[in-house]
Amino acid sequence: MANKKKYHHGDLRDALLDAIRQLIERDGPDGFSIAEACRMAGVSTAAPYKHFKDRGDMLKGIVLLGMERLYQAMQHAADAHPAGDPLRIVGLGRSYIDFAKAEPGVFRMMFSLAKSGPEDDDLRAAGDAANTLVERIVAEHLGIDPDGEEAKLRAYALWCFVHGHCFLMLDGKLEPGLTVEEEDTLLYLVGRAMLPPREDAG
Amino acid sequence: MANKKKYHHGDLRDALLDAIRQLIERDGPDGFSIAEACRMAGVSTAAPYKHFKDRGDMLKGIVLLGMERLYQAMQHAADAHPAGDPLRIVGLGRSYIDFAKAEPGVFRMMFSLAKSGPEDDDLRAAGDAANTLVERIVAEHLGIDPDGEEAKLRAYALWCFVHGHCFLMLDGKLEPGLTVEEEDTLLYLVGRAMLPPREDAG
DNA sequence: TGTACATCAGTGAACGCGCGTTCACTGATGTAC
DNA sequence: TGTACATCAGTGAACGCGCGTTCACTGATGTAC
Repeated sequence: MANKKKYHHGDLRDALLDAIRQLIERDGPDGFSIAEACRMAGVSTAAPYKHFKDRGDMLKGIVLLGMERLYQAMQHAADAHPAGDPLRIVGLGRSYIDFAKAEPGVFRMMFSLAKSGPEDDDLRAAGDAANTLVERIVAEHLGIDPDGEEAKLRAYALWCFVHGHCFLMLDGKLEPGLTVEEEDTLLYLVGRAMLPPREDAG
Repeated sequence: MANKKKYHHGDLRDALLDAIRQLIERDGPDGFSIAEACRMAGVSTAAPYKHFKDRGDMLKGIVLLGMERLYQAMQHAADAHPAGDPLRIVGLGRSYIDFAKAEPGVFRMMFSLAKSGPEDDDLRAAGDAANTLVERIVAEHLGIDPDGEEAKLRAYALWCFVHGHCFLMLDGKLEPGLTVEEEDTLLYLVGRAMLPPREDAG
């Protein structure tokens, strides 16, 4: 990484994505411009078009990388505990929430971008991967078929809860907010309620 | 409502808010302009500034009206069943979800606008009203103190769930989506799990 | 090893665009006498 | 009831702005011979 100015940047694509990501976190998913990202990366505003089709293509790149980071975090969290341990579920939620806290701008964009545009396959696939991971862990926890309706339903209910908490948190509802300890209590409580240990609570 | 062109509009403030609302639903919370709303309302682009301080002030108007509609819907839904009926809880969630479906653009804006700006009191108050309503109904259902930690926690958990489902739904996650019947089943199931009838399920 | 050349990642100037907001103004309305 | 006048909701033209994107170009790199 020499500091001297080179004509060829060498890694402009990644540098641009990184600059855009920083701006999204600073100015919000709709408050930034790629022009400013170019300034940050030290290139002309025309340079990005050698690496991306257009602005939407850049945003897609941002979102895909974000989804990948989130997926890795979730997988790591689950792997940190042995199969059958209820902490796998808690860890899954914890990693999701932590990601939302660490990268609120990208997190928002991951979900608001998906709706626009005509059903991009890459984005869809990345989203499905995380979804499938949750279903698998939930099914394993309950000892049921990961492809059955029951697993999908319970996994979705949990996902809704964690996802909702993330957005309410980022949007500043429920002041003054929860501490990490309170969050964990909530996660554990909800997990226990939604995933009864093998038999439905009557 | 004469069709002839009058110099004084008579109800421009409301007409503008209505035009903006329509555009938000058509183009999304960040894809519209007040210039276009002026065209819709048939006035010059300078006219809004006789009724609003600036663009942000107009958006605040949109969000406040939206919050009021949502609050009314929730209250109606709860009132539709006698005190103690579990359907009051389900109705609360149902009305929230229905609002998100009916006005996805405004619904999004209600939550994304809150974070920006320096803690507007009106918005905060409107949000608190809905929150308090949920806490009251949940506490009543459980027969506990509506101001206690327990009520707040359970109400928040339920809110997270419903809120998360709304956003995942609007963002097109979990294709092909749930039918209204499946949603009600989910609501009932989650409600039963999270709000045990008087005694913790062990 | 040296040279000719194709490739391609960069430049920088320019474009058209629509935006939010301001300005001096105009015309309708309501009220005091 | 008629008139003078203050009020104020509208006009329409203009502003500066920053944006995304395109264009012909330039200079560095890698490869064939």
